[in-house]
Amino acid sequence: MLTDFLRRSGFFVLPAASRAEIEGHLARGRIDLILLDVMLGDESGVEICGALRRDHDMPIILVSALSADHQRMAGYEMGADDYIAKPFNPALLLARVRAVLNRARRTPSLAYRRTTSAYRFAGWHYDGKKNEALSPRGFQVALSRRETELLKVLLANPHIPLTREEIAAALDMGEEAEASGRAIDVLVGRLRTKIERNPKDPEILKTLRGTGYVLAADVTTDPA
Amino acid sequence: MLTDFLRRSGFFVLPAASRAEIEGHLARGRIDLILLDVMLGDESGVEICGALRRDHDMPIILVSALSADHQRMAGYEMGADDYIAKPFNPALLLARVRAVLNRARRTPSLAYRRTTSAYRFAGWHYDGKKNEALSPRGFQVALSRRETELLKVLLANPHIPLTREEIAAALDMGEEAEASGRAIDVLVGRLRTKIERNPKDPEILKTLRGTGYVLAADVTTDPA
DNA sequence: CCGCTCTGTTACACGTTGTTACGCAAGCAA
DNA sequence: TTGCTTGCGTAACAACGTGTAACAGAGCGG
Repeated sequence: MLTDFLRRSGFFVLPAASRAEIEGHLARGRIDLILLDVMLGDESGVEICGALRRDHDMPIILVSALSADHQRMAGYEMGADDYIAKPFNPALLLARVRAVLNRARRTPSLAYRRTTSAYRFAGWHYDGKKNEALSPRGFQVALSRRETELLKVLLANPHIPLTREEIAAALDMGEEAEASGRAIDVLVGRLRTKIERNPKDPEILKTLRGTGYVLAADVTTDPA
Repeated sequence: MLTDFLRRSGFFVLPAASRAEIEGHLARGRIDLILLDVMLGDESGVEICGALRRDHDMPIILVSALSADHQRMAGYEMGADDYIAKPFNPALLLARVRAVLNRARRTPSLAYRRTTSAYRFAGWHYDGKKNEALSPRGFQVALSRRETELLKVLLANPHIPLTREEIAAALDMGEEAEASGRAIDVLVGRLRTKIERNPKDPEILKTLRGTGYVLAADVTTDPA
């Protein structure tokens, strides 16, 4: 539910039910902020927070139904950046998340979907917002929502091989879709028909057989 | 009193009764963190916070007896790092000061914006009361009751995705209308024909497929 | 009563998105 | 080489979500 709200607000959310999972996500270096429910799982969120803080600089916000001062203080003492008591106003939570992110100001990674900067790649121009891209010759190409999302993920990770699982997670597809489905292959195909000169022999969005896909173009942020 | 407590806790405290004094201290470069009482002095602490944030990266914590969510959010939107409501537990305040200091020691930051009664958005002006809006070029556009209500809900939640359920609840529509009906879609369409340059390709009131709608424009309060 | 506006409902058109199925390409072993 | 397996591309399809025209009823002022 909180997850849904954050997603609707433009964040990538990687759910994790255990400390091991969190460590996994951290190891892949794609986390900007950890929102930790104190009561979730069998290990105390405060404990997890302390353990994470020992090894990581990552911003951590604790969310908890435990709102007594000594409980809050325990959270802060374990290195939390903020401690938000339930029930909370979602908009206020967003404001606090942003405050912490502003303070931490890490280079935006995959975890931040609200891409505001404009990109230039292989002659193409994408303004970072609209569902369209400008071709090298200035033609406007309409992209669907999914295509736009895929493009953003690729642009955020140029030359980095992405597995189907990662793409599926980034596009917020259901787990089951990711498992059986060919949805991503089809989506890639559709994007290729729009941005590749010759979709049969892709130069931008390449296939890594047995692995996934890569954006094989240099990407520059471009204010123009 | 707070000052004494902080001193006893090992902090150097430089009292300041005005914004000018704060600026003075900042100029001397000996400040690590600003603890600002919202109600102190004749200028609003929130305003001071915003002004300071424009020029400085310094951590700012607001302390205030005003604890309503919208008041907190106003603080965060002005760039505060934390907002502590009175009465507070001194030990907890210390914990939060330390949390902010820890975070600030590692990184720098940036600034933000505000909200309330008469609005300006995307060149439009809405006085917050009447059933009409002024277009960017000064044309008066009549809005129906429903359209006005919808606009208000959107203006109160800029950049926040709203589901049809949320909108229906805000407009006080019956449950059944919300369930089956397309009333909101139609209403959105009608508002779009009035405020969008090109209703077929909306730039202000955007659709989030599978989710709902968002006001994709920055909103500012405007006394004029 | 008429005429007007506002509002929710319905129905249809259309674009988008995931699934399935089939064919081809790439890799591998013999 | 041949034959087999696995992975990928994609056409075709069905399900779904959204925009909107048309309609009907409510409310209101004359």
